[in-house]
Amino acid sequence: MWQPNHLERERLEKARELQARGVSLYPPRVTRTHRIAAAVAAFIAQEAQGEDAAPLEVTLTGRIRRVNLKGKLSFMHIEDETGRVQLFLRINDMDEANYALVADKLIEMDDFVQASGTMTRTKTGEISVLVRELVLLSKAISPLPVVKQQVREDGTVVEYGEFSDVETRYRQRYADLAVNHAVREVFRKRALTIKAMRQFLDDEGFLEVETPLLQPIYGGAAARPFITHHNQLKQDLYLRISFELYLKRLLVGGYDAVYEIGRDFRNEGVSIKHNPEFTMLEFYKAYIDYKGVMDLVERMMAFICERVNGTLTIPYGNHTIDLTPSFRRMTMRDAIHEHTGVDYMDYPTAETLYPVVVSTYQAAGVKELPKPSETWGRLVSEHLFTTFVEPRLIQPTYIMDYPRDISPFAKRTSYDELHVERFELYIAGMELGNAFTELNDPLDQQARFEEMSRLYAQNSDEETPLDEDYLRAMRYGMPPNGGFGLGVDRLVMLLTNQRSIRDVLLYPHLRERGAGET
RNA sequence: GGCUCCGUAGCUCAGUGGCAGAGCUGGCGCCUUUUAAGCGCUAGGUCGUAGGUUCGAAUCCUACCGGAGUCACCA
Repeated sequence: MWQPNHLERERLEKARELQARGVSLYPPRVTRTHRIAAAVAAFIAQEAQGEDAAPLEVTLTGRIRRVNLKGKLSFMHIEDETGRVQLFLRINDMDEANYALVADKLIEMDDFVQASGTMTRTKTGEISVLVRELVLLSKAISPLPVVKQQVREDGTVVEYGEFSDVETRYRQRYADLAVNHAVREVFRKRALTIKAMRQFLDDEGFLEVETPLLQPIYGGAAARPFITHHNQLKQDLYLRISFELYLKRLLVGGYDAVYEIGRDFRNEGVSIKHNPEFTMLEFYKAYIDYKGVMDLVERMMAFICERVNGTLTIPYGNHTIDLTPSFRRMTMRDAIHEHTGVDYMDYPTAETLYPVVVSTYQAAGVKELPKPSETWGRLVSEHLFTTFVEPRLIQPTYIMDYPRDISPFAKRTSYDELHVERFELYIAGMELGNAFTELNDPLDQQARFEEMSRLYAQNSDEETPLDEDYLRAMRYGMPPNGGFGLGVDRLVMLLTNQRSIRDVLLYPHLRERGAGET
């Protein structure tokens, strides 16, 4: 239950006073002639015409973000999504009762207003609206966190005071956005990222589709699902952990190239790179293999980055990332050999590889050792690779040819039985994407499901439930194809130079704070 | 889930066993070209919650709540 603090009590009192003066606090109707940036641009254009240009009459709307009362003369800044402009208010130019609302601070910081007047410049040259009438559009009862901004002549904004408590910022994202311009910019770029992704794939001839979030059998990745229940059907359902199996069925149906951008749900730990729900892009294209996917993906990444940032060279933390194609390609075997000196093919079973991994860990001073029960594939990929190679992959790198036992949907390599045609894309030490030459042999796929169920216990993350309908679809004939999955949130992190996934999610998942609060 | 750190005014933070503090915000006053406006005065607190130790706790201890980092798990 809300208990107003002393600032809110002052504002509630002002709200009562406004009503006593016959001012509507939340009027239903608004007029405006321009957005702020457009009004400023129109004024500059008019000035360029010279002295005898007609005065520019405007009605603008926005939130008050700065107030400077000087008695019978006052200044404000109002802000809309496009920018800020100064209001120049003089008792001479306004109805006295109207000016009194400003002078008496009844219309104040954080309120939304509508201002009508003439575009002008003040003595110091600042473009302003010389206000004739100021209308309250929405009274703010709670003041926003105080962040003063100084806009320098070169356009840079210096902030004094900050609203930086991450918990409050995430729980009250609306206040974060209202106050922190840089945060607004992140989510603008997020929208641009997804728009560019869609445009690239559409232009490449892909068909955008939508497949079920509620699935009777989950699959396509190694993760624990969220479980829910349909009451009328008396059926347990899973929130999808990937779209893979539903999208590939569509290639059986005759589409050559499909993609989906949507939400996946994984009931796993929360971290700087993991949220229980996250946005994924998956695409599948017939008649290409994983090398074809690499060509497509690096062009797509470059296209998106150019659209979002206007350049292919972007900062990320202390690094400068260059997304110019083509990306470095190396096999997992070579990558691990380069960084550890171990050629895991000298130890082609879990029993022989395990002691080598342990001694490599100990030599590097790593305390947590892998469990002795790990499979060969996990020792290679989840231990040697993740520990010693992944953090060092700063520039875009495709790591190719993964162990078979952790990749049940990828085609075997032509050169041995232990590897599959799979790559993952690493940038800035982060895994961004995962791709296969997709397995389209229904008999091999069935054998791989069975192999997985032998290797991994039920209810473990690696468990891949056998999906009979998926096998049936594949038996009708699936064209050879290459598929790709991309963590969209991580791509946005990269493109906006954010270290935490929570900073690219408008409402990151946090534990509930108390009854009725989120 | 383990470990480490954090939680004090609306915001950002001091205070580590002895009267609850600062800046910004707010309130009152002055000000007809300011812009982090300025000047003077002033209000504002369940020190995350609950126990405990102590003559005395924001400070020490325990538990719990919430957050951050990290490990495990995973994308």
